[in-house]
Formats: sequence, C-alpha cells, structure tokens
Amino acid sequence: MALHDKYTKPYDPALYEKDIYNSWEESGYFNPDKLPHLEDRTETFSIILPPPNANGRLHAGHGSDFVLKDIMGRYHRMRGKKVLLLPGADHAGFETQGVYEKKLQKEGRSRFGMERDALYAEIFDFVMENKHFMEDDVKKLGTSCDWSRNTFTLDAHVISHVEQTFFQMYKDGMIYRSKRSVHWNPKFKTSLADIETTFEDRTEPFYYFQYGPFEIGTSRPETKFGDKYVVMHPDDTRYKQYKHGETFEAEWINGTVTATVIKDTAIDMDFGTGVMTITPWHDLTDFEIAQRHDLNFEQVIDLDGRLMDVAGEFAGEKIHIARPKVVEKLQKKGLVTRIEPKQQHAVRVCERTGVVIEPQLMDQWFVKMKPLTTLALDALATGKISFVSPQFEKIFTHWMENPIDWNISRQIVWGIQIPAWFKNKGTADEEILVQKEKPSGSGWVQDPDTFDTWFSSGQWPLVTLGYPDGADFVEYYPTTVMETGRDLVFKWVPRMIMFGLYLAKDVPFKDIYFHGMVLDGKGQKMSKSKGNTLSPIELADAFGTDAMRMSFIVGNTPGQDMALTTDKVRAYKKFANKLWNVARFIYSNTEDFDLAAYDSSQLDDDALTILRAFDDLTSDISRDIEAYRLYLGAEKIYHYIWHELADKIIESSKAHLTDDALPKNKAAAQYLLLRVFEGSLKILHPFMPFITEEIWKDFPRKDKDLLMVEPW
RNA sequence: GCACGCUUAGCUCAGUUGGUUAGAGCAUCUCGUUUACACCGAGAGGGCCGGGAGUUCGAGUCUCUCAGCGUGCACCA
Repeated sequence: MALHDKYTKPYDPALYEKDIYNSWEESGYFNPDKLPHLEDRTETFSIILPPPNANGRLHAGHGSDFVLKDIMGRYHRMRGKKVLLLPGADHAGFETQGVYEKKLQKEGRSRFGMERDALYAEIFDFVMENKHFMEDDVKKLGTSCDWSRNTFTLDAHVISHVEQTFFQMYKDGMIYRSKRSVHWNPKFKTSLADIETTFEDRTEPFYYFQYGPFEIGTSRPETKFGDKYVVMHPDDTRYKQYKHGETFEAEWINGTVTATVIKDTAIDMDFGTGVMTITPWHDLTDFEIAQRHDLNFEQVIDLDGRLMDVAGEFAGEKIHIARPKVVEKLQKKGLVTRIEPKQQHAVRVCERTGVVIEPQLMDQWFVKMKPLTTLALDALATGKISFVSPQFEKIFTHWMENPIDWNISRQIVWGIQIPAWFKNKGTADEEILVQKEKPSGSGWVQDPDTFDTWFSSGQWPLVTLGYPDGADFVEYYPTTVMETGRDLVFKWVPRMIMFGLYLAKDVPFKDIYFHGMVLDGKGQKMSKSKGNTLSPIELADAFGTDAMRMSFIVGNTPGQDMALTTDKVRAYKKFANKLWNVARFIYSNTEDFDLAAYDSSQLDDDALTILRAFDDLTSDISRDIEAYRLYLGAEKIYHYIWHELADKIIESSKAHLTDDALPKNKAAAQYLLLRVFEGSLKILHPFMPFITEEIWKDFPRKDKDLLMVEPW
C-alpha cells in the first residue's frame, strides 16, 4: 500500500499542480518541434493566443479564453498532431498609459510636461516588472503554450514589422492623412477609434431656442456660439418657403449673426422641430453635412474642453460650467422658447475611461477601410473563413458592408511611434515624409503620435509567426481556429482578417469561435464596481485549476453568455476527489495484476459490451471537440466517470475482486477496470490536465510517457 | 428604429442532424458508514420546455405569430 499512500488523503491540488506544470514545461512538449514521434505528426493544429494586457492580471473572461483553447490544443496533441499554442502580451497602449497616469497622479506628478522618451522608458520598465504576473496566471490555468515563442507587441521585430506595414499601406494609398472629425477624449487628451467608444444613455434637458424665424432644438447650447447655418430636410413642407442658400439675420448669444439656410436629407423631420443649427467642428453628423455643402468650420471648444475666444464672455470656461450660463443669457434675451427638462439621449463616451467624447477636427492618419472590408467579405463568401456560431456572420457582414475609415493616430507615448516626419507643420507649406529615418535637412520633426493598439495587434498572427518568410509562417499560417470573446467581433477579429488578406493574401485562421461573456450567478455582467467578479486565479487557488477549468467549460456554449458561481466550481472539486478515490480503489485492487500479460480474448460478453461502449464514448467526445462542442464533451466524460465507471463498473467488480476461488473472473475484472480507467484518464486529460497527469504517474504500464502526449 | 440572442425543475443552465421515460450543478426531503470516496452512497419530490397557430407518423428541437427579457448598431441635432 505504500505506493498509493497519497490516495488515502483527499485530492489536494496545491500539492501537485506546480510540479506537474514544471514537468510539462521541462519535457519540451509545449514546443511543437520537440514533440515525440514528430515524423508521424503530419498535420498541424495551431492557435495564436490573444495577448492579454502585459500589465494586467487575468480575469474571468480570460478563463474562458485560455481554457477553451488549451483543451483544443491538448486534444489535438494527443491525436497526434503538431500542436502550437502561441502566447504573447499586449502593450495595450491607451489602457496601460491610463494605469500609469493614475500612478503618476498618486505620486503628485503628471505626464503632461514630461519628456516623451523619459515617460516611455518609465512605463516600459513598469510593464516589464509586472508582465510576469500575467504570464504566471496563464501558466496557473494550465495553458500548454510554447513559451519559447512568447512575443510582446513592443518587441523590436514587431515594431519593425508594424512600421513596414505602415509604409506599404501608405505607398498603396491605403493610408492617408486628413483633417477629419475624430473622437477626442479631453481628459486623457487623445483621439480614439470608433470602436473604442460606446454610447451611454443620459437624461438631460433639451432646449428650444428662437433662431431668426426658426425654432431650433439642442441638448448642447454651449456649442452654439459659432453656428451660422440652419439645416432642414428638403421635403419638409413646413419650411418650403425657405430656399437653400438664402440668408437672414438672427439675434444670437453674443449679438446678431448672419445665417444661411441649408437643405439636407440627413435631417430627421420628426425630431424636435425638424430644424437645427450645425457645429461641424464638434459633431460628426454636422461635419458631414458641412462637407457636402462646402461650408465653413469653426472651432469652439479647445482640446482641454474649454470654450475658445468665439464664446466671448464665456471664453476659457469648461463646457459643463458654461452650459447653464449660456441658457441663462438666452433666457434674458427672450430667445428660449421652451425647455424639455428630461429628454433621454445617448452620449458617446470613451469605453475605457467613461470620459464624455468631444468630437474635434484634427489632422490624423486614417486607414481606408473599404478595400479591406471587401477582401474580408470575399473571404467569407468563398468559405475561407467560417463562424462556429452563424449569428455572428450577420453582425460581421453588416459591419464590413458599412465601414468608416479607421483613425490610427493616438496622442499618447505608450505604443509604437508613427514613422512619419513633418516640416513646417501646420503651415501652408507643410511637408510630410513617411519613412523610418529622419530626413536630411533641417526642421524635420517626427510625428509624436503612436499607432492605435489594434493596428499592431491586428497583425498579431502575422508578426508572431514571422511573416513573410519565417519557418513558422510557412508551416502554421493560416492557423486552425481563432477562439476569442464575442466582444472582439469588431475590435480584433476583422482587423486580423483584413491585415492577413491584405499582406499575406490569405486568411489568418479558418474557423472563428466566439465565446460569450462570463456573468455572475444572477446573470449580470461582472464588474469591479459591483463587486461581483470572480477571478479564475483565485478560483484555481481555492478549488484547484482542474475544477476551475471544468466550471468554465460545462455550459459554455459558443456565442452564449455563461453564468459562473463558486458552487459550480465546488461541484467539480468534488468530482476531482471522486476521480482520486476511483484511482485509489482501482490501483489498490490491481497491485497483484499484470496488465501487459493478460490475454483479453478471455473476456466475457458483459466486459466486451463495456469496452465497446467506452469506444463509442471516445469517438462521440472526439466528434464533440472537433465540432467545438467542448461543453458537451466535458459533461459526457464527467457523467461517464461518475455514473458508469464509479457507480456501475466498480460496484459490480467488487464481487469478483474478492472471489479468490475464481482467479479467472478476478483477473478479468482487474483488466476491465484498468483499461476503462486508462481511457477515461486520457479523455478527461484535456479538460482536467493536472489530476489526470498525477494519477497517470501510478498507472501500471512500463513504456508510458507523460499523459499529455499519450495517444488518445 | 434595425439586427441578433434568450425564455426548459426553486436558482443558474445543457439538450449536437426532429425519434424511447426531457438532463446537470446547486437547493429541498428520506434513508444509509457493508473493499474506494461523508468533498460520499441509495432514493424522492419538483417541468402543460413563455403563449398561440402550423409542418410532421412524431416537435423542447423546424416554420409563422404574439409577449417579456437581454445585447449590439454610423439614430439620438
């Protein structure tokens, strides 16, 4: 019994998990080039892991992320494929700089006024010091990824690749510089891409003002100083006596203005009075109207969110302070016709910081999206990519058919600085050169802006595999599957597809699997402010990584959100212990048995039925995994071990195991137990790798390797 | 407004191509320590599978419709 003393105590994951992960790592099998029987591994299976923020810890969403992919990887490795799971870390430009700015604030410092290089170096050191926490978390989840290929989005070769892409796109006319309406975050002082913003419902007063002969509606009186165009729908019969282009005098905030009538179909006749004035510098819709009619633009609000000189007496005031004062002044002038105290409308805010976006006209670099989205739509139409959950196809298609050009300039230092040079910037004879080296001659300064994070992470499959001529690129591109959260259906996935098609002329992956969000037990979003978050790391510490993994898999259907409770994790901890005791029973009852010497032709029909049923289960679960139904496979092996192997096969074996008068029956029972147990351990391994590997150590077979590379 | 999703046991959810008696975890109740396991075992209660209509020999599963909930969107002046 000495050999199996460890089984007399309940399974304690903390005793084994770290050593087991180390033994996997030391075996080299995470690296596809070092797998055993390499000559037989003719097929590859590869996944580029989404790089988490180098400076963050893993949260519940990452739990789904890594566990789903690791199960696929482990399954295909055991099925004899050459498996590559490639890990990485993202510098997460804006998000990380935000974290660092908070740190600076606590120290009584600010990034404004700091030397660019000094700030970059500080953040770089900070991130490098903290990056290993995130990587330790990835290991804690049991992820069988190849750390020798670990890549960071600010590695020198990544930076150089991203710059090359920028040059090529500029040369191809895919990138242009233009003064356009951008989403400006006045607090963090950077522009943002469309997808980095979101709408928040606000209830605010809605004002009606008399503007010449018209009554106009607005929720933003403080932007109205420079307004000199009044816009209505050409088909609006209420205003048919007014002709496009005619002018009139109107008494306004700071005196009389001359206004021009504009007719444009962008106006919703049913909204407000059907008439509005426009502020092209600070509103995207207004900007587009102004462009169509070649109108003048005037800046009213500066980059700090303060009113400019055009506001007269209000100049220098923060907009939210100026608003009631402007209304008061208009009231005194008798120009306020009515106020709707509570009108619900959506305000665009920065997704990461919640700061209200102030649209501004700025010179920025833009990527032309239409040619790229056309490539992506073709790939979908010709079946080069396919969605595991078809509902995403429509969402994806809709987005691809209605693209807006992508602003890739960010006014932060934490990222890859844009390799473009300006001379006489902002003047009439401005010159621009797009190149890595500083141009000769005097007066050239580099664009201080950095690339949007998604500009580099969008090229992730290419850069990590060594596009265009790296050995990995040749062997693994396109990768097998992209599995990620459904929140990245716009942000990340389309960009990888477009960059892949544009640069490598092929998709970066064939199948796209979106998992849902991880919600709390009440079906609500997890958030720090609600205090309802569950960390996969803490769950793994409390209940074991295997139990945590199972709880992230069972019930996690593609594209559907999943509720997670500690009760669920606890249930799988019990299952781990159940398996542990199954091992104890089987090993202690087969110590006098020689598995290799047993002649299986002596088995009776009942035993053969059990073995056949197990083979059926194996192929059933294989099909489930290959069709991305991991949630079903996990449930099936759980059910089998508990309610077939433990409840039935072990129970009915007890009579034979004690019956020494019939050694033939005893041996048959022992054989059956070991065979079914061996298979069960293998099938369960991708889902619960640690405990199965630990139990495997004691399995009575001489020629065995680590369970992670045993043939399925 | 448009699009997508959801509605199955008290709670959170599975149910893969339509096919025996609709399952799991947690919760509830009863009994039980006899070769593993009390982090357990045996068993029980609890479901007009959101409402209605249709297709079919057969519908939780397919179609239509209604209702409620949720999510997303370049509407929101």
